[in-house]
Amino acid sequence: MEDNKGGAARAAEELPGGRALPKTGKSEQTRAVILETAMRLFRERGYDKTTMRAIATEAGVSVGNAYYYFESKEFLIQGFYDQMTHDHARDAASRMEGVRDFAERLEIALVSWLDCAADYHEFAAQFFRTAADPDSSLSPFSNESHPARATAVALFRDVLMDSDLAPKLDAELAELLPDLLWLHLMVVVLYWVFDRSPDTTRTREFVHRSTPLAARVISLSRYRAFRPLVRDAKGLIQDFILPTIGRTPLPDRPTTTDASAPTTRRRKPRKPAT
Amino acid sequence: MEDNKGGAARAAEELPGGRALPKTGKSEQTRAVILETAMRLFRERGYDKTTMRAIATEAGVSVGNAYYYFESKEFLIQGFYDQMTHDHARDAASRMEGVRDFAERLEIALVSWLDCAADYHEFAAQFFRTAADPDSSLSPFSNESHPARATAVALFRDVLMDSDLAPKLDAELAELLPDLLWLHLMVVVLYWVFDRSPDTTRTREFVHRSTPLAARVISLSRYRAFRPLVRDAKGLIQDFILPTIGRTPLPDRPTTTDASAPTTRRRKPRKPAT
DNA sequence: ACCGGTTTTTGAACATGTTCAAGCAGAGGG
DNA sequence: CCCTCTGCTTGAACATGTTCAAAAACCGGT
Repeated sequence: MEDNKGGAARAAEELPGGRALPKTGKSEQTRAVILETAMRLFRERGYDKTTMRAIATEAGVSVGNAYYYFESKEFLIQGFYDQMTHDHARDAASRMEGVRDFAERLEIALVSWLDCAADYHEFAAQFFRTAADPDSSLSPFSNESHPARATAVALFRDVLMDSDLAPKLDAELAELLPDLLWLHLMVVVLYWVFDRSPDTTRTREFVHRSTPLAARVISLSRYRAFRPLVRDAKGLIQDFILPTIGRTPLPDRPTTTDASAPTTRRRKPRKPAT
Repeated sequence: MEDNKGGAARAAEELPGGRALPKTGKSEQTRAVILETAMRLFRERGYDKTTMRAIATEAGVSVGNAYYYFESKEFLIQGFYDQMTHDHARDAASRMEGVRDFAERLEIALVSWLDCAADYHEFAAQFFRTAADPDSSLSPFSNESHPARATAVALFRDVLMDSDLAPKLDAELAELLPDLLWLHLMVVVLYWVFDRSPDTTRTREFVHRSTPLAARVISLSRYRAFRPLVRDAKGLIQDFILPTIGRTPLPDRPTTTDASAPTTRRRKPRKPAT
């Protein structure tokens, strides 16, 4: 009986699979009420100031009940993340419609994220903090691939594939790029989290400056002079970045034949006694 | 009397300035005992498993006393960070002696960090998590520049300046690079934190692969074909990365004359009701 | 309508980070 | 020797995330 197949028990572990299950049961409703209440309070008072007791009370349930649906307070963040990713994908797609220029499309996608996240700027810091914990399954880097991450990467595939740049790229690069663009977003998010300028204007400028540069790098990568560099960079990304991100099942032996031993050998240094 | 000028009260806020104040008072000793005990327990049991009560008991003081010296549990991490940075700088410098090749020097510096941090792999995840909080003064990105960060950047300046690459670079680039190399370390740290391979072998391989690439990029940046790209990248870094990192006092108006308005204008999207 | 099982809900109990009013110790002065 | 002041120390009390045994609600079958 430990695998409780039905219902929403251990919901936090089940749901990543599908936020969808409509399930006539009113249980889903309770879950929804708790999540919505939590998100409202997070937005109103911030993460730390919102106690589980307050969430429960406001949602009209007991504190234990909240824990029945969400493994921990952090798992409530998951709900936020999923929803925002979804909203972002929708919004960005609609804004990009008709635009062809790659740099522009990329900027639109990134700015769209900033707009979607604007209300949660303070709260998001907390989210980011959580994401930085490798033990937390919330981490976008964790191998158990988030469906949310897949959604985001898919968006960036569209950014690329419906742009004027797509036909000019070789297939291999086109394969890597969506994940790299997603990484670009992660960098922007990092920047944004630390951005204290009013209305995060600075992050917006950062995006405005960095997207044309990214576009240029990608464009140039086709030229002869850059070949060897691009080849090595690709290798690095394929062997070390994507697997970590959960894209591929982590090859124990990198695809390159010669993974020569590091030049520097282990040697534990010990700090000198004070 | 609120500014208690002397002593170590509010020590956590005083000390970042100077770990030094020897202060005959035995109070310094109490502080040291608490910090050492905490670090030992962190190493032995991990951060979360180590309770403040345990630290206090093992250190032979009361729990309240620990709070007299350290504003919170997180501030104990500061102690760890400072010490490790110092050890790293020392160890890396000694290992690099005589080596001239830039890529090699860089790899040595990074591997040295991995060795210094090895004992704290699990614990460091927690540290990283803390560092990801922009409100925490522990964050290496916070504007109130950590002395520890300065130490680390200085190390990378040495990595560069004593290498065979130094004479070939223009002054402007040489100015930026130490910070960028430090960022490289940050990326490695990020990788390392998430690395679950035994003995973090994977991170070591990652370093081994990424350092020659970094060296190559820097080398190539001198060539004609790359000029415009390098120029823009420099601008981006100077205007947006370094100020955020606390290197320069954050110019409200970027140095470029034309900071044209973002192409995409604010437009708050609202998620469709379920 | 009743029964056995399963899902949902409850609230008290627990663990742990943090605070604070009160106690203690040593230094200086009388 | 006693008084006082100041920096140090204490431990009980508090706030809040989390657990858990038990109660309640629900459901399908008879």
